[in-house]
Amino acid sequence: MTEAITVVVADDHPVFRSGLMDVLHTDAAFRVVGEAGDGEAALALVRRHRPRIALLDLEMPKASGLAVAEAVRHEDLGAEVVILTMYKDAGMFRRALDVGAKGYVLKDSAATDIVACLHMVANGRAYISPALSSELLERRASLPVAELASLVELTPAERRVLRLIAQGKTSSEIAATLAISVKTVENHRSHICRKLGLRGPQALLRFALEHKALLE
Amino acid sequence: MTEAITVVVADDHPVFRSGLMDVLHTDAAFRVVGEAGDGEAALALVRRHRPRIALLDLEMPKASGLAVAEAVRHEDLGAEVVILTMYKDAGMFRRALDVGAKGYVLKDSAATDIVACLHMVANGRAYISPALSSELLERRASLPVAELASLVELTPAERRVLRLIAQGKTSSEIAATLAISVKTVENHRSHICRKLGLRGPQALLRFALEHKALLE
DNA sequence: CTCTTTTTGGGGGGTACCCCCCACGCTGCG
DNA sequence: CGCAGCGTGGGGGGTACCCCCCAAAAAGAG
Repeated sequence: MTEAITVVVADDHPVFRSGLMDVLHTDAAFRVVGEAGDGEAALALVRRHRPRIALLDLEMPKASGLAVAEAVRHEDLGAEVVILTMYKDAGMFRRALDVGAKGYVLKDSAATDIVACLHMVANGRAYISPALSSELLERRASLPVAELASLVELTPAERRVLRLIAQGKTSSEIAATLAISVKTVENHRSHICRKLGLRGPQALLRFALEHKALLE
Repeated sequence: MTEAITVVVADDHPVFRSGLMDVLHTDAAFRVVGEAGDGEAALALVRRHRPRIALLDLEMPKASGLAVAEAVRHEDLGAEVVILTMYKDAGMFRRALDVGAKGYVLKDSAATDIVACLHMVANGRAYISPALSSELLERRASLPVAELASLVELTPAERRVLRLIAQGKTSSEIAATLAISVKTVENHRSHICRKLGLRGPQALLRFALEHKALLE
């Protein structure tokens, strides 16, 4: 073993916290350098001890795990954040990602999962409870139903053009690729904009890039 | 229980396959409607039985799990694909996502994990072995080191402008937001393009959208 | 205090995109 | 057959963006 992975643990439920400590003590790679029962105390411990990992309950008195995570990131404290929670709520999960959490583990996970998570995060990787992985997947391809409905209204030629737009091609490049006139391509663009309700410059390109995955 | 979740199982290793069958038989929700030892046989079974789920080994004779997944998708057979593999190879994983696999499970997962995966996929959600979740995360924020290096060379004002571009604002909107001249914004755009080595129309917008996550 | 970088502002030209109009040929449908 | 929808063309105008040039005030680095 090279060096102990220092951890600060924060959870407002003492029983759960001691269970967490037990789990961490079964693996000699970890060294718990601080224990807290609320968010503010947790942040103070991270500031003082600069651990490699902050293992934070999502719901805590005084400051939530997310708030602590945000402070850790903002103050550049160098700790990777792992959020521990009871809820597989998609919104919370997204917010955790947005504040830079590298791990998001459900409390009903097996002890070995938590250990695995901490090891992965310590190695600079991420770990997400699999129950939430579909959230991640949906980020890359989903779009509101309304938009999807209007997407199917596009004619084949229009969809062809849209796909090339998503590939970053200009109108003249598209014209060359499809062996048609630039003017025709521009007409298709206009029609697509109208059908999709897009207005303003670059709106089409933005739409195409955001929904690239749906255009095969 | 409403209705059995029909499954086709394919794995070229008979011992592993029978272990898989055992696992599925412990849960009454599943009904295995076909068993195959290679990719072509698996695809034939899917065509004939139209199962809810196709549980496919990644590496099989005649046709890989990915090839079968592609066919299932292309022929619109309606089955959700779960890929089973020994390797946590990032490239394979990405390709699995690209062909529309909804589950990607490591073979060393616990039996309960596999069952959980199938249940989630049957419910229209996705399930990814947590060891690979970091792959997903990195998709949304990572970028080549070269680009990251040049990103830090941007001045504060330039970064400010770039962030607003990523939000889809036009130059004049940015000018209004920052209370500066449109011409100044355009100058910043030019400088950003130069520093990032971007050429051609809309190149900046494309870059900004793709790396939105890095701009805070 | 110089010298550099940054930020601010502008001129002018070229291209691409958005938006409106129009037309012709083709296909399919009632 | 007429008529709608689609694909293909074009005209013209307005705006936005990209790219080159320049300049001056402000801020930092030496």
